[in-house]
Amino acid sequence: MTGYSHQKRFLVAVDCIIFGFDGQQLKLLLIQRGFEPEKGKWSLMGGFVEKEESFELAAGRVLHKLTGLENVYMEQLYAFSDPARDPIERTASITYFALIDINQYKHQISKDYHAEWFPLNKIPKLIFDHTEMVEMAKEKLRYKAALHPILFELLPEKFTLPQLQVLYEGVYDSTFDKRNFSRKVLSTGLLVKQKEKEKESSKRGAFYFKLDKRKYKTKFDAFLNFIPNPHKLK
Amino acid sequence: MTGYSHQKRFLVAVDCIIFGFDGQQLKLLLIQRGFEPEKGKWSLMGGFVEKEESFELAAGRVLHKLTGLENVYMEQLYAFSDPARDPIERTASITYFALIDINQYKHQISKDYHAEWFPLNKIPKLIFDHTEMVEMAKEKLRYKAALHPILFELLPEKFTLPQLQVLYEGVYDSTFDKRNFSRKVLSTGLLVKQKEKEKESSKRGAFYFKLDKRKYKTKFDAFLNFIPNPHKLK
DNA sequence: TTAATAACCGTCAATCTTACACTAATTTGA
DNA sequence: TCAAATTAGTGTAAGATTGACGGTTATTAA
Repeated sequence: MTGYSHQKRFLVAVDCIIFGFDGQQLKLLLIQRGFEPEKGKWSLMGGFVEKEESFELAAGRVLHKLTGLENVYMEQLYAFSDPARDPIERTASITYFALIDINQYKHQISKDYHAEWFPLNKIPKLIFDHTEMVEMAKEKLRYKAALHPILFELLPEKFTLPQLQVLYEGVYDSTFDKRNFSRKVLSTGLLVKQKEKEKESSKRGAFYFKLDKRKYKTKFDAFLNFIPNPHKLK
Repeated sequence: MTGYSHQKRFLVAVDCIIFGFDGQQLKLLLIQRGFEPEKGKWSLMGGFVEKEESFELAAGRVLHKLTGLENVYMEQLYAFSDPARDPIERTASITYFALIDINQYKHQISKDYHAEWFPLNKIPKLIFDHTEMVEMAKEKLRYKAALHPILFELLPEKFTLPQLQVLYEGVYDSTFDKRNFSRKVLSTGLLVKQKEKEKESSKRGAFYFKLDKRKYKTKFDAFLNFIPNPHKLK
Protein backbone atom coordinates (compact mmCIF):
# COMPACT_ATOMS: atom_id res chain seq x y z
CA MET A 1 0.00 0.00 0.00
CA THR A 2 1.23 3.44 -0.85
CA GLY A 3 -0.48 6.54 0.39
CA TYR A 4 -3.26 6.78 2.90
CA SER A 5 -6.03 6.56 0.40
CA HIS A 6 -8.94 5.32 2.52
CA GLN A 7 -8.56 7.94 5.13
CA LYS A 8 -10.93 10.80 5.64
CA ARG A 9 -9.65 14.35 5.11
CA PHE A 10 -10.86 17.33 7.10
CA LEU A 11 -11.10 21.05 6.92
CA VAL A 12 -8.86 22.70 9.47
CA ALA A 13 -9.22 26.27 10.63
CA VAL A 14 -7.34 28.45 13.07
CA ASP A 15 -9.10 30.81 15.45
CA CYS A 16 -7.41 33.58 17.40
CA ILE A 17 -8.34 34.67 20.89
CA ILE A 18 -6.88 38.16 20.97
CA PHE A 19 -6.43 39.93 24.28
CA GLY A 20 -5.69 43.60 24.69
CA PHE A 21 -5.45 45.99 27.61
CA ASP A 22 -6.57 49.60 27.31
CA GLY A 23 -5.13 50.77 30.62
CA GLN A 24 -8.32 50.02 32.48
CA GLN A 25 -9.65 46.69 31.38
CA LEU A 26 -8.64 43.50 29.74
CA LYS A 27 -10.48 43.16 26.45
CA LEU A 28 -11.08 40.71 23.67
CA LEU A 29 -11.05 41.52 19.97
CA LEU A 30 -14.03 40.04 18.13
CA ILE A 31 -15.33 40.36 14.60
CA GLN A 32 -18.66 40.10 12.91
CA ARG A 33 -18.49 37.09 10.73
CA GLY A 34 -18.59 37.99 7.05
CA PHE A 35 -19.95 34.82 5.52
CA GLU A 36 -22.48 32.10 6.04
CA PRO A 37 -23.25 30.26 8.19
CA GLU A 38 -23.84 32.65 11.08
CA LYS A 39 -23.02 35.68 8.94
CA GLY A 40 -23.16 38.86 10.99
CA LYS A 41 -22.80 37.10 14.33
CA TRP A 42 -19.93 37.82 16.69
CA SER A 43 -17.03 35.49 16.33
CA LEU A 44 -13.34 35.02 16.90
CA MET A 45 -11.12 35.97 14.00
CA GLY A 46 -10.23 32.84 12.12
CA GLY A 47 -9.53 31.31 8.78
CA PHE A 48 -8.87 28.06 7.02
CA VAL A 49 -5.41 26.60 7.00
CA GLU A 50 -3.96 26.69 3.51
CA LYS A 51 -2.30 24.00 1.54
CA GLU A 52 1.34 24.50 2.43
CA GLU A 53 0.95 26.37 5.66
CA SER A 54 1.63 25.26 9.20
CA PHE A 55 -0.95 26.08 11.86
CA GLU A 56 1.41 28.63 13.40
CA LEU A 57 1.79 30.44 10.11
CA ALA A 58 -1.93 30.35 9.50
CA ALA A 59 -2.61 31.84 12.91
CA GLY A 60 -0.02 34.54 12.31
CA ARG A 61 -1.51 35.31 8.93
CA VAL A 62 -5.02 35.56 10.33
CA LEU A 63 -3.90 37.80 13.17
CA HIS A 64 -1.96 40.00 10.81
CA LYS A 65 -4.89 40.30 8.44
CA LEU A 66 -7.05 41.70 11.22
CA THR A 67 -4.58 43.79 13.18
CA GLY A 68 -1.76 44.60 10.82
CA LEU A 69 0.62 43.49 13.56
CA GLU A 70 3.58 41.17 13.41
CA ASN A 71 5.82 39.66 16.07
CA VAL A 72 2.95 39.29 18.41
CA TYR A 73 3.02 36.94 21.38
CA MET A 74 1.01 33.89 20.31
CA GLU A 75 0.62 30.50 21.79
CA GLN A 76 -1.25 27.43 20.67
CA LEU A 77 -4.17 26.87 22.99
CA TYR A 78 -6.09 23.78 22.00
CA ALA A 79 -7.38 21.80 19.05
CA PHE A 80 -11.18 21.71 19.03
CA SER A 81 -12.60 18.83 17.12
CA ASP A 82 -16.21 18.05 17.90
CA PRO A 83 -17.47 16.62 14.60
CA ALA A 84 -20.56 18.77 14.86
CA ARG A 85 -18.94 22.05 15.81
CA ASP A 86 -19.44 23.53 12.37
CA PRO A 87 -22.86 22.71 10.92
CA ILE A 88 -21.85 23.02 7.27
CA GLU A 89 -18.99 20.63 7.19
CA ARG A 90 -16.80 19.04 9.75
CA THR A 91 -13.99 21.47 10.55
CA ALA A 92 -11.41 21.21 13.28
CA SER A 93 -10.22 24.42 14.83
CA ILE A 94 -6.76 24.96 16.20
CA THR A 95 -6.92 27.92 18.55
CA TYR A 96 -4.18 30.38 19.39
CA PHE A 97 -4.24 33.08 21.95
CA ALA A 98 -2.51 36.37 21.31
CA LEU A 99 -1.55 39.25 23.57
CA ILE A 100 -1.26 42.61 21.93
CA ASP A 101 -0.51 46.14 22.95
CA ILE A 102 -3.84 47.73 22.23
CA ASN A 103 -2.25 51.04 21.37
CA GLN A 104 -0.27 49.54 18.53
CA TYR A 105 -3.52 48.48 17.02
CA LYS A 106 -5.21 51.86 16.90
CA HIS A 107 -4.22 52.82 13.35
CA GLN A 108 -7.03 51.16 11.47
CA ILE A 109 -9.80 49.40 13.29
CA SER A 110 -9.98 47.24 10.19
CA LYS A 111 -13.51 48.14 9.15
CA ASP A 112 -13.38 45.14 6.83
CA TYR A 113 -14.14 42.88 9.71
CA HIS A 114 -16.34 45.04 11.91
CA ALA A 115 -13.92 44.32 14.70
CA GLU A 116 -14.59 45.51 18.21
CA TRP A 117 -13.01 45.25 21.61
CA PHE A 118 -15.17 43.75 24.34
CA PRO A 119 -14.42 43.80 28.06
CA LEU A 120 -14.15 40.23 29.31
CA ASN A 121 -17.31 40.48 31.34
CA LYS A 122 -19.32 41.74 28.37
CA ILE A 123 -18.56 39.18 25.73
CA PRO A 124 -21.55 38.75 23.45
CA LYS A 125 -22.91 35.41 22.37
CA LEU A 126 -20.45 33.85 19.97
CA ILE A 127 -20.87 31.40 17.13
CA PHE A 128 -20.17 27.68 17.33
CA ASP A 129 -17.93 26.76 20.23
CA HIS A 130 -16.14 30.08 20.36
CA THR A 131 -17.43 30.89 23.83
CA GLU A 132 -15.80 27.74 25.11
CA MET A 133 -12.58 28.71 23.38
CA VAL A 134 -12.63 32.11 25.04
CA GLU A 135 -13.23 30.56 28.44
CA MET A 136 -10.33 28.23 27.99
CA ALA A 137 -8.11 31.09 26.88
CA LYS A 138 -9.03 33.19 29.90
CA GLU A 139 -8.24 30.31 32.16
CA LYS A 140 -4.92 29.65 30.51
CA LEU A 141 -4.01 33.31 30.63
CA ARG A 142 -4.67 33.42 34.33
CA TYR A 143 -2.79 30.23 34.88
CA LYS A 144 0.22 31.26 32.92
CA ALA A 145 0.35 34.83 34.16
CA ALA A 146 0.53 33.56 37.73
CA LEU A 147 3.84 31.94 36.95
CA HIS A 148 5.37 33.77 34.03
CA PRO A 149 5.65 37.44 33.13
CA ILE A 150 3.48 37.27 30.02
CA LEU A 151 1.22 40.17 30.87
CA PHE A 152 3.96 42.58 29.87
CA GLU A 153 3.08 41.64 26.31
CA LEU A 154 -0.11 43.62 26.76
CA LEU A 155 1.62 46.82 27.81
CA PRO A 156 3.39 49.48 25.80
CA GLU A 157 7.14 49.71 25.99
CA LYS A 158 6.98 52.14 28.89
CA PHE A 159 4.49 51.64 31.67
CA THR A 160 4.09 52.50 35.33
CA LEU A 161 3.76 50.25 38.33
CA PRO A 162 0.19 51.37 38.98
CA GLN A 163 -0.70 50.51 35.38
CA LEU A 164 0.87 47.11 35.77
CA GLN A 165 -1.01 46.50 38.97
CA VAL A 166 -4.33 47.51 37.42
CA LEU A 167 -3.65 44.98 34.70
CA TYR A 168 -2.92 42.17 37.13
CA GLU A 169 -5.91 43.08 39.21
CA GLY A 170 -8.07 42.99 36.12
CA VAL A 171 -6.82 39.61 35.07
CA TYR A 172 -7.45 38.14 38.50
CA ASP A 173 -10.55 40.15 39.22
CA SER A 174 -9.09 41.00 42.57
CA THR A 175 -7.08 43.66 44.34
CA PHE A 176 -3.56 43.43 45.63
CA ASP A 177 -1.63 45.36 48.23
CA LYS A 178 0.53 47.78 46.30
CA ARG A 179 3.52 47.57 48.61
CA ASN A 180 3.68 43.81 48.32
CA PHE A 181 2.99 43.94 44.62
CA SER A 182 5.75 46.38 43.81
CA ARG A 183 8.22 44.57 46.02
CA LYS A 184 7.54 41.28 44.28
CA VAL A 185 7.64 42.70 40.81
CA LEU A 186 10.79 44.72 41.38
CA SER A 187 12.54 41.83 43.10
CA THR A 188 12.48 39.89 39.84
CA GLY A 189 14.87 42.41 38.38
CA LEU A 190 12.83 42.45 35.19
CA LEU A 191 12.02 46.14 35.33
CA VAL A 192 14.23 49.13 34.63
CA LYS A 193 13.14 52.42 36.12
CA GLN A 194 13.08 55.37 33.71
CA LYS A 195 13.72 59.02 34.46
CA GLU A 196 10.41 60.27 33.10
CA LYS A 197 7.07 60.14 34.79
CA GLU A 198 3.65 59.47 33.43
CA LYS A 199 1.63 62.53 34.44
CA GLU A 200 -1.79 62.01 32.97
CA SER A 201 -3.45 59.77 35.42
CA SER A 202 -2.28 61.36 38.66
CA LYS A 203 -1.14 64.65 40.02
CA ARG A 204 2.06 63.38 41.42
CA GLY A 205 2.94 61.33 38.39
CA ALA A 206 4.34 57.81 38.38
CA PHE A 207 7.71 56.74 37.10
CA TYR A 208 7.85 54.78 33.90
CA PHE A 209 9.50 51.41 33.75
CA LYS A 210 10.73 49.33 30.84
CA LEU A 211 11.19 45.61 30.61
CA ASP A 212 14.74 44.38 30.70
CA LYS A 213 14.40 42.32 27.53
CA ARG A 214 17.43 40.24 28.27
CA LYS A 215 16.30 39.18 31.71
CA TYR A 216 12.79 38.73 30.42
CA LYS A 217 13.96 36.05 28.04
CA THR A 218 16.16 34.42 30.62
CA LYS A 219 13.61 34.32 33.38
CA PHE A 220 10.53 33.67 31.33
CA ASP A 221 10.44 29.96 32.03
CA ALA A 222 11.32 30.10 35.69
CA PHE A 223 8.38 30.04 38.01
CA LEU A 224 7.76 33.50 39.30
CA ASN A 225 5.24 34.41 41.87
CA PHE A 226 3.49 37.58 40.97
CA ILE A 227 0.17 37.12 42.61
CA PRO A 228 -0.61 36.51 46.26
CA ASN A 229 -1.99 33.18 47.37
CA PRO A 230 -1.78 31.36 44.07
CA HIS A 231 -2.71 28.23 45.99
CA LYS A 232 -6.16 29.56 46.55
CA LEU A 233 -6.88 29.96 42.85
CA LYS A 234 -9.23 27.46 41.41
CA MET B 1 -21.85 30.82 -1.17
CA THR B 2 -22.76 27.68 0.66
CA GLY B 3 -20.17 25.29 1.96
CA TYR B 4 -16.43 25.79 2.03
CA SER B 5 -15.79 24.26 -1.33
CA HIS B 6 -12.49 25.87 -2.28
CA GLN B 7 -10.74 24.96 0.90
CA LYS B 8 -8.08 22.33 1.24
CA ARG B 9 -8.79 19.25 3.34
CA PHE B 10 -6.13 17.48 5.37
CA LEU B 11 -5.39 14.15 6.90
CA VAL B 12 -5.35 14.36 10.67
CA ALA B 13 -3.77 11.80 12.95
CA VAL B 14 -3.41 11.46 16.67
CA ASP B 15 -0.20 10.26 18.31
CA CYS B 16 0.09 9.14 21.91
CA ILE B 17 3.08 9.74 24.13
CA ILE B 18 2.59 7.04 26.73
CA PHE B 19 4.49 7.20 29.99
CA GLY B 20 4.76 4.40 32.47
CA PHE B 21 6.72 3.80 35.67
CA ASP B 22 8.03 0.36 36.56
CA GLY B 23 9.06 1.19 40.11
CA GLN B 24 12.55 2.18 39.05
CA GLN B 25 12.38 4.26 35.94
CA LEU B 26 10.06 6.38 33.93
CA LYS B 27 9.51 4.76 30.54
CA LEU B 28 7.91 5.42 27.23
CA LEU B 29 5.84 2.94 25.25
CA LEU B 30 6.84 2.79 21.59
CA ILE B 31 5.83 0.58 18.71
CA GLN B 32 7.39 -0.62 15.52
CA ARG B 33 5.45 0.95 12.75
CA GLY B 34 3.49 -1.60 10.77
CA PHE B 35 3.11 0.12 7.43
CA GLU B 36 4.93 2.27 4.96
CA PRO B 37 6.50 4.73 5.01
CA GLU B 38 9.09 3.98 7.67
CA LYS B 39 7.69 0.49 8.25
CA GLY B 40 9.57 -1.27 11.03
CA LYS B 41 10.97 1.90 12.54
CA TRP B 42 10.25 2.95 16.09
CA SER B 43 7.34 5.29 16.44
CA LEU B 44 4.70 6.61 18.76
CA MET B 45 1.40 4.78 18.69
CA GLY B 46 -0.95 6.72 16.49
CA GLY B 47 -3.75 6.54 13.99
CA PHE B 48 -5.88 8.57 11.68
CA VAL B 49 -8.86 10.42 13.02
CA GLU B 50 -12.04 8.91 11.70
CA LYS B 51 -15.01 10.54 10.10
CA GLU B 52 -17.25 11.17 13.08
CA GLU B 53 -14.70 11.07 15.82
CA SER B 54 -13.31 13.88 17.95
CA PHE B 55 -9.56 14.01 18.53
CA GLU B 56 -10.07 12.99 22.14
CA LEU B 57 -12.01 9.91 21.14
CA ALA B 58 -9.46 9.05 18.50
CA ALA B 59 -6.64 9.29 21.02
CA GLY B 60 -8.57 7.15 23.48
CA ARG B 61 -9.27 4.57 20.79
CA VAL B 62 -5.63 4.43 19.75
CA LEU B 63 -4.45 4.09 23.31
CA HIS B 64 -7.00 1.40 24.01
CA LYS B 65 -6.04 -0.52 20.90
CA LEU B 66 -2.46 -0.75 22.09
CA THR B 67 -2.87 -1.15 25.83
CA GLY B 68 -6.36 -2.49 26.38
CA LEU B 69 -6.80 0.21 29.00
CA GLU B 70 -9.61 2.66 29.52
CA ASN B 71 -10.06 5.63 31.82
CA VAL B 72 -6.47 6.59 31.45
CA TYR B 73 -5.18 10.05 32.25
CA MET B 74 -4.75 11.77 28.90
CA GLU B 75 -4.15 15.33 27.97
CA GLN B 76 -3.88 17.09 24.67
CA LEU B 77 -0.31 18.16 24.17
CA TYR B 78 0.10 20.00 20.88
CA ALA B 79 -1.00 20.04 17.27
CA PHE B 80 1.96 19.44 14.96
CA SER B 81 1.44 20.73 11.48
CA ASP B 82 4.61 21.16 9.48
CA PRO B 83 3.38 20.54 5.92
CA ALA B 84 6.35 18.28 5.28
CA ARG B 85 6.22 16.23 8.44
CA ASP B 86 4.82 13.18 6.67
CA PRO B 87 6.51 12.58 3.31
CA ILE B 88 3.61 10.72 1.73
CA GLU B 89 0.89 13.24 2.20
CA ARG B 90 0.43 16.25 4.38
CA THR B 91 -0.89 15.04 7.73
CA ALA B 92 -1.36 17.03 10.89
CA SER B 93 -0.80 15.23 14.16
CA ILE B 94 -2.63 16.04 17.34
CA THR B 95 -0.59 14.63 20.19
CA TYR B 96 -1.81 13.41 23.53
CA PHE B 97 0.23 12.32 26.46
CA ALA B 98 -0.95 9.52 28.67
CA LEU B 99 0.13 8.32 32.08
CA ILE B 100 -0.51 4.69 32.84
CA ASP B 101 0.11 2.30 35.66
CA ILE B 102 2.57 -0.02 33.99
CA ASN B 103 1.36 -2.99 36.01
CA GLN B 104 -2.13 -2.71 34.61
CA TYR B 105 -0.64 -3.15 31.21
CA LYS B 106 1.23 -6.35 31.79
CA HIS B 107 -1.47 -8.75 30.54
CA GLN B 108 -0.72 -8.71 26.84
CA ILE B 109 2.23 -6.78 25.54
CA SER B 110 0.19 -6.50 22.39
CA LYS B 111 2.49 -8.41 20.06
CA ASP B 112 0.50 -6.96 17.21
CA TYR B 113 2.42 -3.76 17.48
CA HIS B 114 5.83 -4.93 18.65
CA ALA B 115 5.44 -2.54 21.52
CA GLU B 116 8.27 -1.97 23.95
CA TRP B 117 9.00 0.17 26.97
CA PHE B 118 12.06 2.41 26.72
CA PRO B 119 13.69 4.30 29.57
CA LEU B 120 13.61 8.00 28.79
CA ASN B 121 17.34 8.21 28.34
CA LYS B 122 17.37 5.34 25.87
CA ILE B 123 14.77 6.39 23.37
CA PRO B 124 15.70 5.12 19.92
CA LYS B 125 15.56 7.22 16.81
CA LEU B 126 11.91 7.82 15.95
CA ILE B 127 10.13 8.49 12.70
CA PHE B 128 9.07 11.90 11.43
CA ASP B 129 8.87 14.51 14.18
CA HIS B 130 8.11 12.02 16.94
CA THR B 131 11.31 12.79 18.80
CA GLU B 132 10.26 16.38 19.06
CA MET B 133 6.87 15.28 20.33
CA VAL B 134 8.48 13.16 23.01
CA GLU B 135 10.70 16.02 24.08
CA MET B 136 7.75 18.32 24.38
CA ALA B 137 5.84 15.74 26.38
CA LYS B 138 8.73 15.23 28.77
CA GLU B 139 8.97 18.94 29.31
CA LYS B 140 5.27 19.30 29.89
CA LEU B 141 5.24 16.38 32.28
CA ARG B 142 8.00 17.95 34.33
CA TYR B 143 6.31 21.30 34.24
CA LYS B 144 2.95 20.01 35.27
CA ALA B 145 4.18 17.57 37.88
CA ALA B 146 5.96 20.40 39.66
CA LEU B 147 2.61 22.03 40.31
CA HIS B 148 -0.03 19.32 40.23
CA PRO B 149 -0.16 15.79 41.59
CA ILE B 150 -0.33 14.04 38.23
CA LEU B 151 2.44 11.56 38.86
CA PHE B 152 0.09 9.52 41.01
CA GLU B 153 -1.49 8.45 37.73
CA LEU B 154 1.61 6.39 37.11
CA LEU B 155 1.41 4.47 40.37
CA PRO B 156 -0.73 1.53 41.43
CA GLU B 157 -3.53 2.12 43.88
CA LYS B 158 -1.28 1.41 46.83
CA PHE B 159 2.26 2.73 46.90
CA THR B 160 4.89 3.68 49.45
CA LEU B 161 6.57 7.00 50.07
CA PRO B 162 9.96 5.69 48.96
CA GLN B 163 8.37 4.53 45.69
CA LEU B 164 6.80 7.91 45.20
CA GLN B 165 10.07 9.64 45.84
CA VAL B 166 11.92 7.42 43.38
CA LEU B 167 9.34 8.41 40.80
CA TYR B 168 9.76 12.12 41.42
CA GLU B 169 13.50 11.80 41.45
CA GLY B 170 13.34 10.00 38.14
CA VAL B 171 11.17 12.63 36.54
CA TYR B 172 13.45 15.42 37.67
CA ASP B 173 16.66 13.47 37.30
CA SER B 174 17.63 14.62 40.73
CA THR B 175 17.58 13.55 44.36
CA PHE B 176 15.53 15.01 47.15
CA ASP B 177 15.86 14.98 50.89
CA LYS B 178 13.45 12.34 52.07
CA ARG B 179 12.40 14.18 55.24
CA ASN B 180 11.50 17.29 53.33
CA PHE B 181 9.86 15.28 50.59
CA SER B 182 7.60 13.34 52.90
CA ARG B 183 6.73 16.46 54.86
CA LYS B 184 5.65 18.27 51.71
CA VAL B 185 3.73 15.38 50.26
CA LEU B 186 1.94 14.52 53.46
CA SER B 187 1.11 18.16 54.19
CA THR B 188 -1.13 18.22 51.13
CA GLY B 189 -3.44 15.78 52.84
CA LEU B 190 -3.72 13.83 49.59
CA LEU B 191 -2.41 10.59 51.01
CA VAL B 192 -4.08 8.11 53.32
CA LYS B 193 -1.81 5.82 55.25
CA GLN B 194 -2.69 2.13 55.11
CA LYS B 195 -2.13 -0.48 57.77
CA GLU B 196 -0.11 -2.84 55.55
CA LYS B 197 3.49 -2.55 54.61
CA GLU B 198 5.29 -3.29 51.42
CA LYS B 199 8.00 -5.77 52.40
CA GLU B 200 9.75 -6.67 49.19
CA SER B 201 12.17 -3.86 48.74
CA SER B 202 13.38 -3.44 52.29
CA LYS B 203 13.77 -5.39 55.46
CA ARG B 204 11.85 -3.01 57.59
CA GLY B 205 9.07 -2.56 55.10
CA ALA B 206 7.40 0.68 54.16
CA PHE B 207 3.80 1.62 54.79
CA TYR B 208 1.47 1.73 51.86
CA PHE B 209 -0.49 4.88 51.07
CA LYS B 210 -3.52 5.46 48.92
CA LEU B 211 -4.65 8.62 47.22
CA ASP B 212 -7.60 10.37 48.78
CA LYS B 213 -9.59 10.54 45.55
CA ARG B 214 -11.85 13.23 46.80
CA LYS B 215 -9.08 15.61 47.81
CA TYR B 216 -7.18 14.72 44.69
CA LYS B 217 -9.96 16.07 42.55
CA THR B 218 -10.43 19.12 44.71
CA LYS B 219 -6.80 20.06 44.94
CA PHE B 220 -5.69 19.07 41.49
CA ASP B 221 -5.83 22.55 40.07
CA ALA B 222 -4.32 24.36 43.02
CA PHE B 223 -0.62 25.00 42.76
CA LEU B 224 1.21 22.54 44.89
CA ASN B 225 4.87 22.51 45.52
CA PHE B 226 6.25 19.04 45.44
CA ILE B 227 9.74 19.63 44.31
CA PRO B 228 12.44 21.78 45.87
CA ASN B 229 13.60 24.90 44.13
CA PRO B 230 11.15 24.89 41.27
CA HIS B 231 12.52 28.32 40.40
CA LYS B 232 15.73 26.79 39.30
CA LEU B 233 14.06 24.61 36.70
CA LYS B 234 14.64 25.64 33.16
C1' DT C 1 23.42 -12.06 68.89
C1' DT C 2 25.13 -9.19 65.68
C1' DA C 3 25.49 -6.76 61.41
C1' DA C 4 23.30 -4.78 57.65
C1' DT C 5 19.68 -2.30 55.46
C1' DA C 6 16.32 0.96 54.56
C1' DA C 7 12.28 3.49 56.92
C1' DC C 8 11.07 6.92 59.75
C1' DC C 9 11.21 11.08 62.47
C1' DG C 10 12.21 16.55 64.33
C1' DT C 11 14.65 20.90 64.81
C1' DC C 12 16.72 25.14 63.64
C1' DA C 13 17.99 28.95 60.65
C1' DA C 14 16.98 31.44 56.63
C1' DT C 15 13.80 33.08 53.54
C1' DC C 16 9.46 34.46 51.94
C1' DT C 17 4.86 36.20 52.47
C1' DT C 18 1.41 38.84 54.33
C1' DA C 19 -0.82 42.52 56.73
C1' DC C 20 -0.78 47.03 57.63
C1' DA C 21 -0.33 53.14 57.60
C1' DC C 22 1.99 57.05 56.84
C1' DT C 23 4.61 60.62 53.98
C1' DA C 24 5.67 62.88 49.50
C1' DA C 25 4.69 65.20 45.26
C1' DT C 26 1.78 67.75 42.60
C1' DT C 27 -2.47 70.11 40.98
C1' DT C 28 -6.54 72.75 41.62
C1' DG C 29 -9.36 76.01 43.30
C1' DA C 30 -10.63 78.91 47.11
C1' DT D 1 -0.50 81.53 48.36
C1' DC D 2 -2.59 78.40 51.01
C1' DA D 3 -5.47 74.49 51.73
C1' DA D 4 -7.46 70.48 50.06
C1' DA D 5 -7.50 66.63 47.22
C1' DT D 6 -5.35 62.94 44.87
C1' DT D 7 -2.37 59.28 43.86
C1' DA D 8 2.69 57.56 44.24
C1' DG D 9 5.83 55.69 47.00
C1' DT D 10 7.96 53.49 50.95
C1' DG D 11 9.18 49.95 55.71
C1' DT D 12 8.46 46.75 59.37
C1' DA D 13 7.07 43.03 62.17
C1' DA D 14 4.81 38.47 62.69
C1' DG D 15 3.85 34.18 60.76
C1' DA D 16 4.56 30.54 57.42
C1' DT D 17 7.37 27.96 54.46
C1' DT D 18 11.55 25.95 52.96
C1' DG D 19 15.88 23.68 53.12
C1' DA D 20 19.74 21.57 55.51
C1' DC D 21 20.95 18.19 58.50
C1' DG D 22 21.77 13.04 61.78
C1' DG D 23 20.11 9.71 64.79
C1' DT D 24 16.85 5.88 65.96
C1' DT D 25 13.81 1.96 64.74
C1' DA D 26 12.21 -2.21 62.62
C1' DT D 27 13.41 -6.21 60.36
C1' DT D 28 16.14 -9.85 58.13
C1' DA D 29 20.02 -12.73 57.41
C1' DA D 30 24.24 -14.43 58.82
